Amino acid sequence: MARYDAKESEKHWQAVWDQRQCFVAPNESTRPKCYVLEMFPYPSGRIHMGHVRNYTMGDVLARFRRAQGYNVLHPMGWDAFGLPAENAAREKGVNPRDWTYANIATMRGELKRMGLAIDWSREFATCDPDYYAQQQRLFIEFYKAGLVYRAEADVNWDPVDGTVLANEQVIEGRGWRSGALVERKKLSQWFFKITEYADELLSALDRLDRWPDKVRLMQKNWIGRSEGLRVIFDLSNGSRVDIFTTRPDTLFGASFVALSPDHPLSQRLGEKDSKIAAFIESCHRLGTSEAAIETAEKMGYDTGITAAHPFAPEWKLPVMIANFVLMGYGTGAIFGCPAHDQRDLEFARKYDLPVLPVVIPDGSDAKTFEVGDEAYVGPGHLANSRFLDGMSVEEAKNEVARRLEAEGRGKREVNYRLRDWLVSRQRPWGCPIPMIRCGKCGLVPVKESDLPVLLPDELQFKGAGNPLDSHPTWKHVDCPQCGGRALRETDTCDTFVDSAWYFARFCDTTAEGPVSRKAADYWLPVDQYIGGVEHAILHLLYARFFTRGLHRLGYTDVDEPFAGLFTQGMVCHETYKGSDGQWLAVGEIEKRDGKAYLKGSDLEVTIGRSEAMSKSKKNGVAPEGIVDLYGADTIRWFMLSDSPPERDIEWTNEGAEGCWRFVQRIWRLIEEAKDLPPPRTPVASVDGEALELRRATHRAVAAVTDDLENLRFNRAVAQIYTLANAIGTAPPSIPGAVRREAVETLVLLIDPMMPHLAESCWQALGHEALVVDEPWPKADPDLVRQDVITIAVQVNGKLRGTIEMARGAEKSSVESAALALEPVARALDGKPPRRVVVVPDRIVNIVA
RNA sequence: GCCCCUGUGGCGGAAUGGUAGACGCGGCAGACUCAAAAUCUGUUGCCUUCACGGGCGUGCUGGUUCGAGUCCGGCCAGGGGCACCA
Repeated sequence: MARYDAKESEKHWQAVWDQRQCFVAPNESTRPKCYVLEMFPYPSGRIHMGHVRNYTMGDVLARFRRAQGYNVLHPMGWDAFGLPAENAAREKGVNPRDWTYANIATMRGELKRMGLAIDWSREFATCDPDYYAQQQRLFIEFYKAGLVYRAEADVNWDPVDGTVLANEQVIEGRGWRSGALVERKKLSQWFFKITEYADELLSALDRLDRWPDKVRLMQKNWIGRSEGLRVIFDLSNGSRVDIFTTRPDTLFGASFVALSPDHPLSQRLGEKDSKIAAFIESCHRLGTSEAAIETAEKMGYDTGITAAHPFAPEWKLPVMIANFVLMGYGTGAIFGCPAHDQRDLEFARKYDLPVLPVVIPDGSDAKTFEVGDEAYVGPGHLANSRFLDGMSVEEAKNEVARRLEAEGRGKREVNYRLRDWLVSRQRPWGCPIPMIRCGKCGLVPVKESDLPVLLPDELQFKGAGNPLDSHPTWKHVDCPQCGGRALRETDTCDTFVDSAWYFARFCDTTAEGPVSRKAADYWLPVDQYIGGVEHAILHLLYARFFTRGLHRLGYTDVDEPFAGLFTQGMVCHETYKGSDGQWLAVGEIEKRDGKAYLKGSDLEVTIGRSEAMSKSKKNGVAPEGIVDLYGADTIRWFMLSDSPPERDIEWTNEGAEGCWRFVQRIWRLIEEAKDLPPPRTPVASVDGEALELRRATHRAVAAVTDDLENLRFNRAVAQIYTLANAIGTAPPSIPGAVRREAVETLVLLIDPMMPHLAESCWQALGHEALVVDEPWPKADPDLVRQDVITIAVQVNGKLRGTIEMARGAEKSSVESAALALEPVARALDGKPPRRVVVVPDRIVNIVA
């Protein structure tokens, strides 16, 4: 019997599918639609195991839905702008465009070898001028709709590279590439007004019931809604300052007012007072990185100005400038209540300000209650607070708000942690922001007829700064409005903009505008989106925002882009370290008797814990090699087996070999069955072992269907093993038609997961048609249902035996059968049972 | 610091409050073979027993229940998210 030749078979079937255009999705159909999408890859060079896992899961779902009769859209594209191309350009002297498209060509080939059911006719890369031209159109339309603006912002500035850095690119206060100390710098930047949708982005999370709770929670925290009160304080210099607080109840515990160093008042004071200016400057020298914040000490500067307490004008509070007050949140000013806020407490202890408790835990005495090193933030009743005394925290909050609102000195307000999305990047390999700055007319969008703003063909990467900015001619243009000399914006879009609407473009990649309304109405929202949890906030939040923008502009009537979201786990592998403590690559070691040695030597190597495959730990295994060795179906099967899809999976050679053995085993089962008569004959009523195989077949159909519906791939795999085992152990005497039914069903069930093998098996079984065009099998409920049920019998909750009973047997007969069991009698030791609990068709528990 | 998730055999993991360990990997024994590979069969939580059997088992600890891996409280451990957000 010939072994299954995966290499030959996979190449063949991929060509057949391609030639018959099996996976090209029409934009109109009488069938129901299903849009399955995996997060598109960055073309870094080669696909890795994470891609394989991600795209296999999506592919299984796409093929499953297709078999169920859906018109399935399953596209693929490339998130192609970004830094690695620039780095390659700098390091290797190549053009970032050439580098990117070469990578895409390589990776497209690798994905095609996976046998993915993708509509390749819709493929695009975000660096295609066709795509980013549409994005520029959207940018201008968003601008005209008031969703884009330009403003000054504090950013991490790397003075050596001459560019803005993201927070993640600042390591211990230094730029990750240059090593230069990062400065805080105010720069004019472009923003998307995502905060306009803050409340909606938050409240709509409740309706995303096919999203993981974890992701919804992370977004909720990120948006960070908090309700509070804006309060006006009159200052001794005749001006006033607004503060925001979520704890108006603690107003009588106030001991200072603190301003952000960037607060307009601080700035004004700094202009007149050089000491204040110097203090503000020292605050700015601190980085904005987490590490810098964590270690930063509270610093304050007394302005000499005082603020009048809103309920007691004679009560004067010092007005400080404090480094821990952020301009970007609330009003950039706070009142400090040291007894009930940890930061305020640390600040007060340092500058020797009063600490007066005003919320007393119930059961404590206001006279003796003291605050030590920790502020009291729990519940309690008010004290030392005049008309609030005795109230609960909630009552006091309301009372303060009510009084101050009545006096016009306060206003209930909602604040969000979410900031507007800064999209400017001083990077040349991105979508140019289609705006022009004119000395006379200000900001002017590029004229529709002048779009797209194309990137120059050649970019010079020598020297610091943005090559677009230093390009001799690119930025010099005429103002579209007045015709005078003007400057083109040289910033490009954050690459997260590119990925914020690509799913909408897939609906019709030939649309004249950015998105075809008709196609979007048909396909959106994406029914199932699959990707890594690392995008739980940024990408997914931006895409939700963009979809609302598209809605506002009339391109779609949906608000939420992804009806279902699944976040898959990472692919891990054990790690190896040599005696010098350096990481060793998987290919550099060999394993003998569970120990690892340097390849070709007796030098033992330390085996470290299993971690996500990464370049730095050298624990990656290239998918290409595995596909060469075993074929795509084996690697696909591995990715679906064992680990639940949302959890991490560990790649092992043994596991891969096991999958490959299973591929061969299925092939053998089919070879043995292929001459069985006659194909797909109705199976007459049978009994005994033949009936058991029929039952196993239909149970497998029911279970696999249910598992795939719910993306429980690992369980579907286990069900298929169970069916294969049942076929393998069924006696030769059973009718051929029964075996054939089982075998054909097995092929239909494995098809979404191992599509090439399934086609070869289907052909071997004598079918002319492709299995990919076969409908999904249906389970016969009569065969799924068990007529004889094994009921467990417990004594005091401990299993003592089992009885076989007909489905729906009378309680009394079940009870007497249970009591008749010998081990039950032994356990009862002659005493009558105190109680017998009979759960029909399930269990009997005898209480002794 | 705040919020969230996860703890089950040697390993990955199954299990609507109802027979814990399905299925896979690995191990052990056997068949086939001159031999090996491949394949097939059996076996495989721990302790105890010649055996029949018995006892113990889902991180620890209480509780609810006829019955808890599953529900509730308190710990411990690991992982993740957010973090001067007023």
